[in-house]
Parts: sequence; C-alpha cells; structure tokens
Amino acid sequence: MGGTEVDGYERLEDLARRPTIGMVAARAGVSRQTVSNAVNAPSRLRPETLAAVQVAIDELGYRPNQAARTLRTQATRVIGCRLLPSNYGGTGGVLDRLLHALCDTARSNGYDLLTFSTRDDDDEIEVYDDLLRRHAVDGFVLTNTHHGDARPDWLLERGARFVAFGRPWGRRGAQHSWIDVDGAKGTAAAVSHLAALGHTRIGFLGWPPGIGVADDRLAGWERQSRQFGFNTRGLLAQAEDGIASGRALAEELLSSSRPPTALVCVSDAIAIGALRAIEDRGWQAGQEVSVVGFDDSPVASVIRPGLSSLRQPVEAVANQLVETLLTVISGAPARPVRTLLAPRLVVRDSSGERRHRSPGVTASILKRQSQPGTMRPGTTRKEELA
Amino acid sequence: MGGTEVDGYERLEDLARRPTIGMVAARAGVSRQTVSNAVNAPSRLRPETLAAVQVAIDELGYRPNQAARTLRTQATRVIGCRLLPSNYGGTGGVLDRLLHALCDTARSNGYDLLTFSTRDDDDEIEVYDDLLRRHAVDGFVLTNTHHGDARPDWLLERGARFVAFGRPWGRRGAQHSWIDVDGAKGTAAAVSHLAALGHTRIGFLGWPPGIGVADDRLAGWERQSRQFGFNTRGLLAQAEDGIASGRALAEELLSSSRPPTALVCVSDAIAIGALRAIEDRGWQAGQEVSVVGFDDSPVASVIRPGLSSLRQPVEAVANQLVETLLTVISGAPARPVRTLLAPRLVVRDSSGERRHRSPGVTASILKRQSQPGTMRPGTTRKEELA
DNA sequence: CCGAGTCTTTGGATCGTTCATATGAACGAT
DNA sequence: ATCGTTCATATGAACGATCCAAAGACTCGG
Repeated sequence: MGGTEVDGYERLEDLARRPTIGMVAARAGVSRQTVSNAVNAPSRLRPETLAAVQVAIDELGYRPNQAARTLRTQATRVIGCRLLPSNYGGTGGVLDRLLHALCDTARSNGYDLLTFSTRDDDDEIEVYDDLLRRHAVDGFVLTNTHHGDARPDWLLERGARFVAFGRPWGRRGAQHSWIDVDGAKGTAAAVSHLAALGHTRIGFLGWPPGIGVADDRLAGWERQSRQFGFNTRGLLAQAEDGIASGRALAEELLSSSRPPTALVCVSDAIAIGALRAIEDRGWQAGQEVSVVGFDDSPVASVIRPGLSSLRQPVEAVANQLVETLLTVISGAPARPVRTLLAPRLVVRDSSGERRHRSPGVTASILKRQSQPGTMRPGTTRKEELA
Repeated sequence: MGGTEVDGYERLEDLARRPTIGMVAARAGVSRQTVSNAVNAPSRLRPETLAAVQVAIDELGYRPNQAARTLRTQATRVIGCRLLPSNYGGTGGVLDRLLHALCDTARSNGYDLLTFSTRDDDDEIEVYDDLLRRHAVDGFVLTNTHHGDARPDWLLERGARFVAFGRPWGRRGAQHSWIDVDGAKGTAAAVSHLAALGHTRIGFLGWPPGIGVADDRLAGWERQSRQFGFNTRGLLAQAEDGIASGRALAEELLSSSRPPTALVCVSDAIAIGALRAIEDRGWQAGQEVSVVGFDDSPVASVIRPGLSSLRQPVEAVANQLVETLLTVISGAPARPVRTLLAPRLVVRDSSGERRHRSPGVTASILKRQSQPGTMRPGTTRKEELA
C-alpha cells in the first residue's frame, strides 16, 4: 500500500517528485481534465466521480502547481504591496494592522501577498515595473497616497490593476478605485462625544496644513464645532507629529486666556503629548481636560489614563480593498469604486465621565444637543441626567 | 518605427501581449536559447551577440516570465515569511525592521518575499504546507523561535528549506541553520558600559524566566556582573513586558534597602517604565540612576531623556538569513550554519556622563578608563572600594 | 430501438521558459 | 586537406496546469 503507483508513477512519499495532476488522474482512473474540473469547477462533475477524484487528491496530498497554473491562465493570484515602517509618519500602527488584514483577506480569497520595501515613490514605481514585466503579480494595493502622487497615473497609463488605500488627494476625477477612512467624520464624532460630556470649548491639535489627512481631520472638528455653535478661534494649534510636539501644542492652548476644556488630536502621539501637558499642570486628563486621539495605536489602551481614540476599521478596509482589486483584476468595472469608511470612537478614561462639572454649562449644552440632526450620544445622555 | 515587428509579432506597445523570449530572439535575429543565455549566462555569448541581444531586450523591455521560468527550473525565487504584529511581545519593532531588511536583501538577491499572517504556530504550519504543495515558495524564514517550537521539526521532516531567526531554544543539536543576536553579549556590554561610568550596583529588570530570550539577556548581566565582582543579589526583578510593569519593577528595586544605581532592562518598554519610576522619585535618569534598554525601539531616541539601548544588527541578520537560506536552497550545506551576532549599544542621556559625582570616584574612574584594552572598569572599581 | 439533446469526460494543443542535445564554425596541429 | 577540439548558437522536448473541441454516456420521447 502506498508504495508504487499505477501507470509507473513513483512512490507517494517521494517528496522530490511531488504529485501532479497526472498522478491524481491515474490514481482516480480519470483524465487530467476531470481532476482539473474537480478542483476548479466541481459542479461539472458527477458526484461519484468528484468523490473518487477527491479521495485521490487527499491521498496524494495534491495541490495544483502554482507556476503551471499561472503560466496557463496568465493569473498569478498574487497581490503586491509596499511595506512601510510600522511607525511611519504618525500612522500609529494602522498600516501594520492593515498589512495583517490584507494578508488574511487575500489568503481567504485564494491570493498571496508579495511585499517589497522601497525608499520612495520612484523606487516603488521601479519595483512595480519589475514585477509587472516579470508577470509576478496580478495587481497592487497602494498605501500612503498623497498630493502629487505619481504612482496612480503611472499604473493607469501602464494598464496595471490596483486599488489605493487613501483618497487621490488633490485630484477630483481620479480614474482609479480607492478606499479610505473618513477622518473628518471621525473628528466630528469626537466633537459630538465631547459635547455630550458637556464640553463647549473644544480645541484641535493638528498637523501642519497641506497634507490631505491633516486637512481632512481638521475639517471634521471645524465643521462639527460650527454645527454645535462652538467657537473655534484660538482653539487650533498645529505642528509636526510627535509626543513632544503634542505636549507643546497643548501647553500653548491650555495657557491661553480662554483655554479649551477638551482636545481633539490628529494623532495618538499628539494626544499623548497633550496628556503630558495636562499632567504638567497637575491636572487629571479626563477630568479638567478631556482628550481624544486618532488611530487607536497600541499604546492608547496601555497608558494611564487610557486614551480615547478613533479607530480605523482596518479589517473592513482590507476586505474592501481586496474585493475591489479582485473586481478590477477580473476585468475593469464600469467605473471606479470610491468608498469612505467611518472610524469608530473608542472611549477610555481620557474622555470618560467627568466627576466634577458645572451644572449650568451641562444643562445648556444638552439643550443644543437635543436639536435634531446628526448627534445622538448627547440626547440619551441628557435624559439620563434630567 | 516600433510598430509591427519582424516575423509577424505584434506591436511593441501592445501591453496585453507582453514580449516573450521568442520576440526578443526574432528581433535580435538569434534563437531563443541565445536570448536565454544572454540573460542567465552572458559569458557564454560572444560580446557582439550579447550586445545585439541586449539591445533587443531593452527595446522591447523584456523580462523573463516568472511563471514559465519557475515551471521549468522548479525554483520560484520566492521566500516565505510570517508577518508578526510589529508590537509583538516586547520586540520593540525589531521584527518590523527585520522584515524591511529581508525585503531589501531578498530583492537584491533576485528573490521576492511572500508574507502571510497566522494566528499561531499550527496555523503557520498549515500555511507552510499549502505554500509547499503549491510550489509557491523555495523556502522560509522563521522568526520568533521558542521552546517546544514545532515548526523546525515539521519543516525538516518535510524536507523543506528554511532558516530561523532565533536559536532553537532548548535543543542542543538542532539540524537546521539559524542566525541570532547574542542577547547575553548585549546585556554584558551594558554592564561594562555602566561600570565604566562608575556604577557598581547594577540591577536587572527582566521578563519571567523560562523564555529563551529572557534567560539569555539575564545571563549576560549576571555573568558580566560576577566577572566585575559586583553583587547581583537583590538586584533582579522580573515581570511581563510593558511600561507599567517596568515602572513597578524599578520602584521595587529602587525602594529596597540597598538600591541599584543603574538598571539594565530586558526591553525598551521595561526601561521606559523604569525612567518613569525614576521621575516619580524626583530624580533624573542618567544622573541619580542610569538606565539601558534593549532593542532600540523608535521611541528610545524620541523620549527625553534619550534612552540608551542595545540595537540588534537587523540588516546584518537579514543578510545572513538570506545568504544562508540561498545556500540551503541550492542544495543543503554540509552542516547547519549557526551564527550569533552582537548587538550594538547606543548610548543616550539615560546612561550618559553624570554631571554630579563624588570627586574621588570620578578621578579613579577616569583613570581606569584611560587604561588601554578591553574594559575592566568593574575590577578597578572594586579595588577602589576596598 | 433509434436519434436528438444534455451532461460528463477525454485527448491534444498551449502558456514561456530552460534543459539536453545537436549542429555549425573556427582554429591549430598533423 | 584532414582531423579533433573547443566555442557559439540552434533545435526539440520537457515543466504542469488549463483551454478547446469533440467524443462518449446517459436520458427520454417517438
């Protein structure tokens, strides 16, 4: 048993010569094509035949040779994706999480993920070129899109298949598909949440303007504050990412004549800096001043007090990216997919229930919130307090 | 020009039908094999022929189809590697850096990196199995080896090619090749460095025993301390990784009857916690108490005071891993490669020159440092105390 | 019992490359 | 001029899968 095979095929155990479709066919007593159908279109086979083939497949441990398959079908079933340092540009581990999610999603869709590391965009385009010419991938997932990004145009002109994580900043009618997280919606939700806690002077610690993500997150704070009728003047401070930077920004606003009682931050690093500034004053974050960060980086849940933060729905993003890319690969869709997903606010102690608050302010705030429209957390909140 | 081709081949610009070796051969007026030789063994061609073929290759932008190549040569030129969360188990971004370095090294050796994400080792073995059966990779790089690791045995039995980053903990005569960083050498260097600064009571904040990496780093501190004649009793504290954890451990040692004046830490997270504990006491890290961390995570250089830390030579590790793996792939070497690389101590303010120190000590210390040779500050120190 | 129609299975050709082998050219020595 | 030797290039056959067109098996009404 299990020794030599029908038709003169070698031993099962011979690893050097791994099973081919021909061996499976011989063992099951059918033709190669039938085995192929069993794998790729089982419905075409009569149940008994399928079962018999399946037995042979299992016994031999057969799986189609990827190279042979690729050669014939012209589909590699591989997705290329640039690898970015996980601590890249204040993304708080989001790209790291995305990469994992992409691996999982790709694999469960029968695709492999090929990663490469590049210094800059030009370098990246060179790698694209290489991979495309060698037929090593079916398509790409782009990350970290930005103003003046040369990659999408290059890929489009080339006729390559790809999807971007990130909007085509500064381009209205980009012809490619993309998925992104709605930063403005996130910071708006943060404002609503803080308003529901009774805050009326809500500041924003942002990155310098000009970068898409920075402007987006800023816009949400501004829009929602205005909608609530809150002042925004003198409540905005901007600087590069970083803990030290956040500390300085927060100190700047907190020491002003009319300081904010809550801070929405463009990143967790900035937010952690803000927490420091609050500690510096001998205050307690979440009490005197509430803080909300962005990206829910791993530290957010570890530090004391826990940092409330906006978590990007990375798994959903990965799903959409892969799903969209597969559609694009299987023949371009009628028109590009453009999807914005909402981040989710994870509330922790840095913006939790306040123990001490002035009753008057609370009441008036809650009145506003009961106005119809967007916000809900306040409404329920109000009833409970009344 | 550049329109239709000799021999009825399609237009150059036709991307759907990318150039094949046949088209290049036709254009250069040679046979397929000659083009193949031009690519794979240029020395076999007469210089003029090579030049002519090269022109045709460049004009058409030809690169060998990877799938066809793989099918024929049975070599995928792809390396598989598991993707770990970058904030995994207190590795302080080392695996993240390693992955980047692997990408670079692999690519410059003509290999691609295929990454996959798995929940646990069993899951990982399943992916190995899938990739091997599908002939999708030539070999693997294992990371995060540990006691009772089932992966190496499985791969060996299977006859798969792989190299591990990390020693086969708890296995003397493992039959596979591995590269690792000598943690003990690192912590020993930290002790020497601190001794050179005049410290004689050097504590160690570690992880719970039983894990290879933890024991390794602990051993270096212990060995080197003993060599200098320093006491180690009451200077060791261990707990799980984390900032909070490090803070508690440091507090424990610092509040003891005979507290340490310096702390070597098993990780940067623990070290950062130690810095906090030092601040808590109103002290200044690098002055009253010096601290050295491990892995030189990105935060180490950002925080104030900067954290001295032991940096793993990740690029060198990646180089060795790929080099070794390629050797293994091209036919197993006579015997497994086993390499230990030394980490490099990056000195920052947390263990810099101390401003205030007792003059007597300073003088004697400095005297010793001016002595030639390796570093015996400890020995001298001891004498001086006697 | 036959033939049309449907479902299942088959054999050969093919994807683009490299391997093994064969052929041709060049050269110096006899 | 002949021969062996080396080097450069050409030819046909793989590699292992899927596509294609067509043959075989089966069902069912006439």
